This record gives sequence, structure tokens and C-alpha cells, in this order.
Amino acid sequence: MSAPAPLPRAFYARPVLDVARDLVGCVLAHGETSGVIAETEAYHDSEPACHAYVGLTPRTRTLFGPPGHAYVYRSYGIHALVNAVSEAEGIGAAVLIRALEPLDGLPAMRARRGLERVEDLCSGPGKLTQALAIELNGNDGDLVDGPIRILPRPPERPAPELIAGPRIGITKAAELPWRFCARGSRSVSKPWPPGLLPPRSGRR
DNA sequence: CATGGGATTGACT
DNA sequence: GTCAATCCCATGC
Repeated sequence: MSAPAPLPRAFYARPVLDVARDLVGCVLAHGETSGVIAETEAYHDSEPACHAYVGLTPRTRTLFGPPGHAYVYRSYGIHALVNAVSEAEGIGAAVLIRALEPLDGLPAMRARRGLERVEDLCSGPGKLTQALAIELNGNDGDLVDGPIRILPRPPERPAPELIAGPRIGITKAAELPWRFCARGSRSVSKPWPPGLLPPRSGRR
């Protein structure tokens, strides 16, 4: 049996909020490792939290490029964060992948992360790039036909119920509810939004 | 050309 | 709860 085809470019050439919602439940894959997307955030050049807010610069070139490419950048000098460039070419918009539920390549993920617990491997935007070995040189790579791929939601998995909340770790436009999490997922990054149903602390 | 601020994480008080 | 690590690049002189 063959692997499913990646999401088509038309998937990304839509409003970034739609792309952010629809990516939850899809599969991010790199090499032998992959995971189900549990959490995303949308960014758009019309609001100041987006890197593309400053316009077209060497840093933001990928964001303004064609949809369906990966925008990978270094955060806090340490971590690589991966986004899916969305909307039409010329619009600076992207969806940050914030958390995955590990699917394939668990041994490689554990080795790269130096951790054993499944729920700690990809439960943050910097963690998942380390687990999947996504580096800065993946910037501008084609998600439709490149080493970093995004595949449709596995048919045997039910469509996730989404919880929306404010984006994490930003100081500007922090009021926009542009973060989307899969309800009930143990892999979502902290802080958990209200209504997420934490794994065991939900009971009193 | 110097400076400052992150779309974070993990270790420590 | 607090805080340092560490690199890219936008900004301002």
C-alpha cells in the first residue's frame, strides 16, 4: 500500500484561519518520523504579531511566497519553529504548527529528544521540530513535494473537535483567538485552553 | 555598524 | 514562580 498523497497546494491557498483549523488532525511528516497535528496558530500580515507585519524583508520572503511552502525560523536563538505558508502569493500569512501526537518513528523521536514519555516528545513548537529533525535549512521547502510533508487526516481517525483560544507567547495582538487545539489531546502544549479536558486531572 | 527583542524550553529557587 | 541560553535580523544611529 502506498502512502497518502500530501495535501494539494489549493488547500493552502485559502484564508489562513481556515487553513489553521483544517490542519488540526492532519499529519506532519519528515523522514521516518510523523505526527498528527494537535495544535495550530494562524498569523497574517495584517496584525502585528505576524513576522510579515513589517513587510517584505529577507526574513519574510518565504511568508510572502507561494502557499504550501514551509516557513522555518529560529526562535530565541535556540529552537526551529515550522509554519505552513498560506493564502495567495504576495500575502504574508502562515500557520504555526505548535504540537503533534507522535505517530511514526517513536524511537528516533525519543533519541533526538532524550525523553521517553510520548506526551513530552512533540508537545510544543520547538519540541516537535527537534523530534522530527526539522532544521532551518527546511525553510521555503515545498510541503506538497519536498522532504517536509503534510498529509490528510488518516481516515480511521475521527475529525477532531476544535477549541479556539488566544495565541501563546506573543505580546502584540494577543487578544485574537487564533489558536486551535484538538479537544482531549494529551499532546497540546501548555497552557491548555479552557475546555481541553486534561488527561487525568480532569477528575476531582 | 551596534543593539535589542523574540511565535521557547528546561533547569533551578 | 523565575531565569538564562543563544542566533537571526529589523531597526536606528
